Amino acid sequence: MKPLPHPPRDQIALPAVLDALSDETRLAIVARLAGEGELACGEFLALGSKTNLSYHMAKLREAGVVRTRQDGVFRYMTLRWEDLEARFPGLLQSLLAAIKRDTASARRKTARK
Amino acid sequence: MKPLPHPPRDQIALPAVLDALSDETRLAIVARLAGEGELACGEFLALGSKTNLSYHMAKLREAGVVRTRQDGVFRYMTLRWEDLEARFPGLLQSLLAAIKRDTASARRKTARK
DNA sequence: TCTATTATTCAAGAAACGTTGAACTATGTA
DNA sequence: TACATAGTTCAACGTTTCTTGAATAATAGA
Repeated sequence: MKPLPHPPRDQIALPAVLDALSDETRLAIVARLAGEGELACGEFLALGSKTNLSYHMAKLREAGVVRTRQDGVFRYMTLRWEDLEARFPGLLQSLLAAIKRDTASARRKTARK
Repeated sequence: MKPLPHPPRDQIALPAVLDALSDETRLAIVARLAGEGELACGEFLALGSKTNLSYHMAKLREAGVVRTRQDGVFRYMTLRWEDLEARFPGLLQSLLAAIKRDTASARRKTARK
């Protein structure tokens, strides 16, 4: 397929990263990637349609949050841990901790209903 | 003037906070508040028109990033450090460090031109 | 009361965002 | 070749965001 542009490490911009992460769907994607490592787009179909996921993946990729690797028909996504850590030390870790807390408390709320 | 609603600590949501911080203007406001403490809206006129700042301040306030206190004709903004720290430990600190780095490297670039 | 200052609200427009279905590309397999 | 699979691209749509100027509110001081 096509090249799939990724920004180099030094061009990863904070507002773009925060914008990419200011969406529930994309936060969920990032959380799963953090927990399970490399995953193909198809693994996320519970979060939206194929088309819609493609859109969100592109946002994450263009912001520099995620790297896409092609293998046959599949496209595997990984978190750009080292690049993000080099650029914004500690940020990803506190973000992931916050996501876990938030989704955990969200689960408690829905369970109570 | 009017009440100026602030979300209580436990209703500060991560996506809303990240969305509030995904804008250059608002990042600049937060960075100055972190460095200088309490500031009135008028202190930020270099970042935009009065009307426009009012909009950005409302975004920050409604996301729970900032608290507004009225004193006479002025409205003083402060970062909600403790609330944000309680909700998302470490997040604000790494964000502020990232902002400083980014604006510093941006200054180096513009200086070089 | 009149006036200046500080900031918000409102209406309007341009731009960006998120979602969709149809069409398309690229790969693997029979 | 032909077919199935995994994702992307495109055009369209409705919604939201950002920005602006005019009008408004609230406070302070003469």
